[in-house]
Amino acid sequence: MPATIRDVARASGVHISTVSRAFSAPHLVNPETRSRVLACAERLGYRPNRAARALITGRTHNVGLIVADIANPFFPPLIKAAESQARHRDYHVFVADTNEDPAAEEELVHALAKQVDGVLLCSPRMSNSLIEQLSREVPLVLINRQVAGLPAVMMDNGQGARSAIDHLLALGHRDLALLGGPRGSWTNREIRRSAVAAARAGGADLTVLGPNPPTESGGSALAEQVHRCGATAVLAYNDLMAIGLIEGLDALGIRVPQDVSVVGIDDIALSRLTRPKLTTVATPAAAAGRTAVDMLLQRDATTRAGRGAGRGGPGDDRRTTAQVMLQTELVIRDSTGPGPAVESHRAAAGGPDRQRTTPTANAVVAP
Amino acid sequence: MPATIRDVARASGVHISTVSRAFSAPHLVNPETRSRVLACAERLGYRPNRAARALITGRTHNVGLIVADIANPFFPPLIKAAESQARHRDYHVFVADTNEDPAAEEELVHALAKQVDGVLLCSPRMSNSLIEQLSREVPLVLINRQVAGLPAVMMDNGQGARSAIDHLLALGHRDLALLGGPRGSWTNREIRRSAVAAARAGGADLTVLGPNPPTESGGSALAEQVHRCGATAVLAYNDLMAIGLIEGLDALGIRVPQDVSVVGIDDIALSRLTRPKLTTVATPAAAAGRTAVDMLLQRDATTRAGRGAGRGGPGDDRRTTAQVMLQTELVIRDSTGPGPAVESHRAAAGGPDRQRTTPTANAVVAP
DNA sequence: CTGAAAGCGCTAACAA
DNA sequence: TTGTTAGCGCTTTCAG
Repeated sequence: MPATIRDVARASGVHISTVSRAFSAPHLVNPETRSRVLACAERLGYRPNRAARALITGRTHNVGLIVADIANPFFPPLIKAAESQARHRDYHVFVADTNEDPAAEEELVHALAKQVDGVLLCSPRMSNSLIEQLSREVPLVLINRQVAGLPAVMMDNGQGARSAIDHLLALGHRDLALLGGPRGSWTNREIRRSAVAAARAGGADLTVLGPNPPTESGGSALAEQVHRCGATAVLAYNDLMAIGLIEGLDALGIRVPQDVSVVGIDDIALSRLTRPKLTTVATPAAAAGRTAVDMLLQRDATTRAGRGAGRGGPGDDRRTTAQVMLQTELVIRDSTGPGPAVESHRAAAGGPDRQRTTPTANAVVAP
Repeated sequence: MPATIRDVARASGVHISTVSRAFSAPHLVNPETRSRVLACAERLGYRPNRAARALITGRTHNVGLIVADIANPFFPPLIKAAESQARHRDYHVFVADTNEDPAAEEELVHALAKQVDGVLLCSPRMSNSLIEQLSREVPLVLINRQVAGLPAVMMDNGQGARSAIDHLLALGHRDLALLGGPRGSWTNREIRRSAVAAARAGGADLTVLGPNPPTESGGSALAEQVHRCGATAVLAYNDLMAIGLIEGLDALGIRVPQDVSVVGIDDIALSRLTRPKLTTVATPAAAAGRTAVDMLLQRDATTRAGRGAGRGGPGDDRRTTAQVMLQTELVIRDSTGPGPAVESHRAAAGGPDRQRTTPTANAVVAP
């Protein structure tokens, strides 16, 4: 039986409220009394029960973090950053994994709701309306998802996709493919929209393949299709898929980057370890984790509703609901190379030949 | 303001205790009443506050899981397995990361203690005595660590190291090196002990390098030393170090497996993605996560102390404190090859590249 | 089967 | 500065 506040009170000959104050409002108690209380507490191995404390203060000093898949190397740096940021502020992070299952997201938010002061929802796949509804149950901060009225920190994957496509274009590629990510992913839509726009602006064809599971096997399964569609350069939804694709192409005897160039997104640690080293769009995952925690905790601090506060109707003070956009950056490594040789012709001729209203399907004839 | 049990009671015209029973003891309430209550609850969006419930029942329906480093690919499969196993039993898993800092372990156990029904301590680096002390504060199940009297699930890394060394010996290597892991790691001691014994039994030299950080950079930093010590085959504390070592050797112009053979431990997903594919000792991480949760929950079920129970003195019923040993298995891939003198034997000895033994036969060490 | 009452461990007015 | 008194939201005797 762990010691309770009452045991400490008895042992130090004071009232329990004094013990309580000794811990949570030290300045309100006589230094001598305080040290005596602390000594007794120490001796008895007493530690305040945070759950009981939360019941009355309404503050658990915990935050929840829901991610789709801990095993996806994109998340751990984000998780670690969130944890360390939270710990600096004396908060703990409870990490939960949905296994890429949208239904699990809702369930987890409910389960966490009463045990945390807020939830960081990372790349949620739920509908906007469900997210809004959940946000009335517990403060939410979104990561990589935008919903009107809710705080969010996003990584500029649109910009990332654009620079990746531009890079490929600059290398002379004109037949591009995009490996789409999972259905319901906001990030995926951003990437697709930007990639399509950038390809069109560059006068290139872009075949969109997907949706697909955002995993290595999801990527390798697409090797055939990529080959068949005649693309000489591919942008993948994430590094895992890019790496999988390279594997798959390798199995087909297609070399990267000699035959096909591949670009990923995320810059996970792994992308430096595979051969060829992956060209990819670096995504500020750690910064996102830190920022999200900051936003949640700041919001949390301003949200305190005193005991027995009103019904908290729709007139609520939804103060600074910031939406932060973090920059991404193309990292060029070894998985991208020059496009087919004939391209030099065209490059010399017109440069970025903008505005092809009729995308001439695979007009380029290989030698 | 989320609805409380009182709101539901008022709305459905019953006493709060009836609402309570409708949720936690359905058979004790009239089906009609129950469905009316449930309907009201549904309408009000009421969900029982688990924290408040925990305060009185003493059961939070949460378990904690403390790992050294979420970013180490060894852990995610274990975490996911633990989560899914827990969820089947209506428990949640709170994952925390110590950042390889032993001091953080203690702090986290304390912080979690009151919010969970038990803690899974994964490869803890603390002293035995501290672990024992903490186990009096909250039920503990150890993973990859053995402390007398405490339930534990271990992976037989000793056996794994032995089979790795034997494999190397069989390939004709006589100058071996072991890349040691972090200080304080029980697993590391097991590996070293077995590797040393196996090498000696085979009449080979084994140089132990370490302790080292169990990371990729920890491994690559050792390339020089490995080279200098003249080893032709190396066993690393884990796959990450093995992969790092291969990188480092590559930078030195040393080829794997032609010049040096390398074996890892863990069989993380990454080990199939690097070139050469890593020969490694597969470790049943997922099974360990599942088993640990089972042990904790089973123990938890038997531990219920009724309200106002006695002081729970030293006469406690420490029932089935099992220590389970999970088997490991050598997976031969491409990072190991014949030793210096026996090139010609290869074809003769070769054969298909694997020797997956029987799946996890678990030995139970009695309490 | 349902209600009344007594708390779980703690904090937060309000007095003293 | 300290003690008293109410609870937080819920479960659990014990009556009825």
